[in-house]
Amino acid sequence: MLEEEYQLDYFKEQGMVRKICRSCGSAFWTRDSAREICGDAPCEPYNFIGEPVFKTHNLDTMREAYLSFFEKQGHTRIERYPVAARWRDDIYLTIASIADFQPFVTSGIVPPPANPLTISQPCIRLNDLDSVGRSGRHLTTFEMMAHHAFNTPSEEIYWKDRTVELCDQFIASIGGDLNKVTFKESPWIGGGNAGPSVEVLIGGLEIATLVFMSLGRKKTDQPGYDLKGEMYYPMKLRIVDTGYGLERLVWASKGSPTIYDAVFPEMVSHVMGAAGLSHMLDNKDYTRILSLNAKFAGLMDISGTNLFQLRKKVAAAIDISPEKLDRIITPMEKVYATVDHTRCLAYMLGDCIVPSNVREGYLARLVIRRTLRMLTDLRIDEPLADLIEQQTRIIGMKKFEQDISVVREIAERETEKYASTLERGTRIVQKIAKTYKAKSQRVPLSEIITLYDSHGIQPEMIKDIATKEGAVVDLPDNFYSMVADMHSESKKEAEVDTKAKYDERVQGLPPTKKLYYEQSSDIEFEAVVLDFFDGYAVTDQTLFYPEGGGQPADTGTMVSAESMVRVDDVIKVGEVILHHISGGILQRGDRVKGMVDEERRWSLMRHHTATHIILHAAKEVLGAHIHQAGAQKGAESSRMDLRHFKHITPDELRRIETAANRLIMANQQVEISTEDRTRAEQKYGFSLYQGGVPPGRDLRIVKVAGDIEACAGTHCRSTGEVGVIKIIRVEHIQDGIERIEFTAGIAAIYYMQHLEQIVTSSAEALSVQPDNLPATVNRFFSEWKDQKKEIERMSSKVVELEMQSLVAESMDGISVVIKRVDLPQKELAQLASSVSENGGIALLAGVGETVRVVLASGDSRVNAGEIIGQVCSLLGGKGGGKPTMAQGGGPDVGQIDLALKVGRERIIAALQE
RNA sequence: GGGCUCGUAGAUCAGGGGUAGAUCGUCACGUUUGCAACGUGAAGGCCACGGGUUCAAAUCCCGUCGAGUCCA
Repeated sequence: MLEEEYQLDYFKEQGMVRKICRSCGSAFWTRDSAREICGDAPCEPYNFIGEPVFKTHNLDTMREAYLSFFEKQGHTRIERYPVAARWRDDIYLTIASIADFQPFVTSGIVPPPANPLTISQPCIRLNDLDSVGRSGRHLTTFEMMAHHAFNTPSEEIYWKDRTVELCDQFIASIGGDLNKVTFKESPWIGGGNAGPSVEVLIGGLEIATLVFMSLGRKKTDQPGYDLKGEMYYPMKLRIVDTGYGLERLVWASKGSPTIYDAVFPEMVSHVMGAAGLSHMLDNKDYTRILSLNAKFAGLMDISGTNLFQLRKKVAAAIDISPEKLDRIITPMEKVYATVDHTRCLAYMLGDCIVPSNVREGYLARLVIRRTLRMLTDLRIDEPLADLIEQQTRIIGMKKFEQDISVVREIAERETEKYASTLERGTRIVQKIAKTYKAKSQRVPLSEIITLYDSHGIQPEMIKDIATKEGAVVDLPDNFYSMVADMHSESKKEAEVDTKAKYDERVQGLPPTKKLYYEQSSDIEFEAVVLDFFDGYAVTDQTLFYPEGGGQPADTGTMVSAESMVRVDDVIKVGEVILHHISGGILQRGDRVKGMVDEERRWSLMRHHTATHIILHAAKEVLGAHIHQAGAQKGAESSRMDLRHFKHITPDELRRIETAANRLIMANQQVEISTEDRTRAEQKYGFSLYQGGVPPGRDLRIVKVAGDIEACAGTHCRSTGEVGVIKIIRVEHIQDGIERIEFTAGIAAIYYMQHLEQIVTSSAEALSVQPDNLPATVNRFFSEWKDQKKEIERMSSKVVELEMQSLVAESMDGISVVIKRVDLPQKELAQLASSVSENGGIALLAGVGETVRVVLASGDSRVNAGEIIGQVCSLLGGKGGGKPTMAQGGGPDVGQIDLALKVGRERIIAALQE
């Protein structure tokens, strides 16, 4: 990035100078002309530890200081967004304040909720999970405080100078000494955008980043910049994207040894107490160790083997052995990590993430299990649910949507679930360890990878258990990266966006007037064809609903003066609606009469309205946390996926169905209005976005029976028009997601008639009244089982009887039975083996549809497996088995006597060898 | 969204083409004042479901359903 980007008037007015760091060579601005170091790690240590650089604040007071400062400076305060980024499909968790405004606001499609604005956004980043607790500064959850300004060609809010000035003023307002502040030039690239940026440093700590997002990947007529091999071009929209670390500011204001002691002191001392560690912060030696540890950690990246390096350095500085240091500090690190993780979970679960094995649910489970392991290591009995609840109380109950009792239940269920996984894992490992011990081999790496990958057993745990069993396990240092390598082999195919290719064609066309919203019960309209290409007709207005929001497109016909065509698909590209037609063509300028297939449209509207009703009913029955995780409406049936942490029981399902139908019978008006996005979000909350986040300045708000959503679909005018809802089934799609399949209106009637038909025909088949069907079926099944057993008893009787009638001949002192016995294979085998058990030999053949042959040998000279093959080949079949017992058969019934004769000869021959 | 593992008796699991097994639990009888323990015996299996391959499938192949787990 060009140097002149940083030549701000503000810097110059303030008498600041641009210097080059003696240590790292980066450029930075400072008021202190004697300064030679940029102020960033690793060039400068954390010298604020023990020497706070701001007036003391806790999280709440610092946040308020920040937000109210920027409010006074003309910014509008915006409520935080959830930590689960449900409005985005590229990330699961909110990772920065700017993430709230991506992609619609930052791309200029949607205006920001306010401009300029200020916000304190809780963010979760799990990429440095290993460092949390150890480094003294890493957190999974932090609040990114920000002031954002969105500059357009027509409206300039403020840009670099004012941003830096505001930053200075804020730092001064919390007691920071501006002479100690440095601004380090640090060009920023990320997520397809780029721009100049400065890091704001004080006391060795980076407390904020001021990003001036002004470049994008999209080519414009202005000259571009080559940044790390990619071209970036100036954008129309220039965004001030700042990020101030709330926790870091609090840390710097307290100067405590670690960030953890600064931001959640109550929880740290609580967890230390629970772990039986005396509160070490009262002990000066411990504080010194912690401070040193944090200072050194600040200077290095401590992932993997670097941890040992850190220990060595700190140990050398305080003159104890690294091992002793490790014993002192490891429990502390686990306490810190536990406190951090439980806070993270308070946010995750409080913001309605349901733990599961996919998507953000997996991330929640990952954190839960890490925490449970640490609680075990620290020998803390206190339930995870209690710790999360305390964190929730500290943050503030009111900040969360999810009910605390549900959060607790989820935590308890997850704890149990993990316990049973561990139990199962232990058994599997013991088994495998025994196997390899018996073979006196080491447990191979492939087994360990399978155990981890498929059963979720941590390698360290495998080693512990296997060692107890006496088996040898080698664990490579790079175990996890080996597993990762294995996974990276599978690649994703890029999705082809069919709509994208019409983008340009459509740009010259006016937005299509959407009649289906105003006149949702009409089916006929007139329009003028504005364009026709690729089988798609664009008209000035339409009643045809385009595919969207899980609702399929309408179908119907269009009639012009010359032709009549079928409309078989309708899509929306931007604000223009494209009708795909077949059976003819239309021309630009044609006047057409459109007719929507009435029954289909009504069915879709009923199903769509029913989706809202069921969602509301499910909330009533299952709890306020119920969220839609996806939905597909159809003309015959529809389905809706719900986020829920346990199986929906048949009884709950019936209650949902009943509640839904009561809502229909209440026949309330469906209210549809257009409201300002920001106001709607504040009024109704983010539960508006059940089916994703629609773009645009305004939202179309649909209220159905107490359910309020931003929804673009077509709906009935009142709940009564839905007619009836019949739930077909509930399926468990994944951990944490239940799918309800249902049908509405006439389709529901057809479905119930179909069910009735099934019952009637089943009852007829058994000649009973439908009411008696369950009892009769049960009776039949148990009778069938009884008879099966009876047959078994009988056949063993038959075997016994046959045994008595078998005449054994003696060959070479061995009793041999060769006979045709017409019994099924199983009985023949029983019969034969009872002969061979006494050292004899039995060759038995029975005729059913084909010939079945069994040869059992109690004499080592006679190999049953070899002889049976020759016998069976005479019968036109094959056979085989073990030396002691062989079975086979063939289709040539007529050859049975010959086959037995040959068998006899072979047995005699074998005995004489 | 992708990968992997697993579905066998009430529970936990062996068996991995050739007669369905073990341990615990249950029941009965015996020993015992009673319990525990022990002994003897019994009951208990659509080997998840549906196809296919084979003379023969719990076992191999394909699909479905269910459970678990790793990763993005």
